[in-house]
Amino acid sequence: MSEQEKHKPHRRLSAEERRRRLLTASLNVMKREGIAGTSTRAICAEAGMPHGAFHYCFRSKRELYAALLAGDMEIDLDDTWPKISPAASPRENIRELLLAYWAQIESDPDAQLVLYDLGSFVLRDPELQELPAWQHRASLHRATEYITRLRDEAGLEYLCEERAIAELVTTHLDGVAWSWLAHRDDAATHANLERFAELLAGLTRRHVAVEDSHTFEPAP
Amino acid sequence: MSEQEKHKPHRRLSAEERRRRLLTASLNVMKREGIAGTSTRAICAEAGMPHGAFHYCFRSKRELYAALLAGDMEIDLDDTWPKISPAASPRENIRELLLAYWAQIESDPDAQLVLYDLGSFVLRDPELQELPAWQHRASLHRATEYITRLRDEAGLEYLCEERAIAELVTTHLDGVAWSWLAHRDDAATHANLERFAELLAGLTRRHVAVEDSHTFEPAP
DNA sequence: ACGCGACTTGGCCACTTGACCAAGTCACGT
DNA sequence: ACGTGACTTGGTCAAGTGGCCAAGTCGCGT
Repeated sequence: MSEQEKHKPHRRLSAEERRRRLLTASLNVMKREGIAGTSTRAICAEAGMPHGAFHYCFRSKRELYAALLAGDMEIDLDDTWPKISPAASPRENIRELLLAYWAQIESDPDAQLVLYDLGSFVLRDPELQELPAWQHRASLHRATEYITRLRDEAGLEYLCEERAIAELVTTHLDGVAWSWLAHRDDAATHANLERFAELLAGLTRRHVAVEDSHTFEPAP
Repeated sequence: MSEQEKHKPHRRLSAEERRRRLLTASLNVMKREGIAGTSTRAICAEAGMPHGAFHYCFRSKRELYAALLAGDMEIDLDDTWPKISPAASPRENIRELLLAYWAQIESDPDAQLVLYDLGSFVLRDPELQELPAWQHRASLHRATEYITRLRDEAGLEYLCEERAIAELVTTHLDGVAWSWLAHRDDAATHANLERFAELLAGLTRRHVAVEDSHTFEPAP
């Protein structure tokens, strides 16, 4: 019913649609101004709405924060992960994985900064405290999936649980991102990732490429 | 002259002394309330001063932020690093180093949170942008020194430059700290550090403690 | 047609914030 | 003694803040 008018320029909007627009608007403002400069008025202005519209869609500002971190809007990396996994060396594959991950972060630094900004704010609020944990778990889960996929598609074997590797990767990338935001030294960051990839490669072995064999073969 | 009255309860204070007290007070407020709840009034209240005192000691609030991050007050870890370096295994030594580092962070989580909170705020301010970079360089420098000290005192050899190892350590710990602040999972964090120590150990060799030989000996 | 109820809007409120200032107060050198 | 200048203090200000609301507007089912 309400689907046909989606493209109409300035007609009446459902509360749902307004919520969505306010969420993306708030994200844009936060990327530009930081959480300190993100007022309800600034959000509405960004969304092209009058100020009163805000509290019609959200009970409070905190409810918007909650919706943001709960994943109603994707702050962090997209799911688009095209690259990786011919039958190259295991070290190359790990390296490619890390660089693809990093490209996502580097492509939108402000989004990453919002993550720290909003996160460290929300961690003080007793009711919203656990949202970063959720978001971290989700991100860890995605990483684990990619680690697994990498194992399957690139024919690798890991010397410890995939979840452990995923945790090493996500935490390290978080730290690298934070320090990069501080100094913006592309070369140092790249070198750091390169070394880390080398270290991780030490946890992998190339799986013998014999068709439909389920047996493992110890490292040479 | 003004030294004798340092202990007097409520006498006149030098602008310098007030500055110091306001800095520590602001740090306390920020640990408790976060940067969002840190107003000039809250700072003065914490320091037990009237509100007007603030702008007598600081031209503006940003000047206080600058002073904080410039190191006038030590936010991050202290220099106290007693442990480490008998002639144990290289992996043990690395492990001990990481755990000591982590103990510092874990002992005052709010301070670490302030680092992210204040940092992500200040990174938006064109005039204060570079302060986190300074602070990061300082922290990296200290880490490098410890890595070097560890080499000397524990008789290790590194397979790459010490600065590179220091960067791996600091960035990884930053990431670990951030994720720990989110989920507060001590066990997972400990396991993460343990694994990372193992990886780093792969970059070390035990140096043969005889002066007439320059040969390396592979780690057991 | 037509009225109910979902949407809109601008204005208002109580409150906080950073900043400033004009009076005061007191220590100290001369 | 005494005044000069560094310190103190409370009050005030303009600009913003989140939140609320009453009056309006309009779509849609009946």
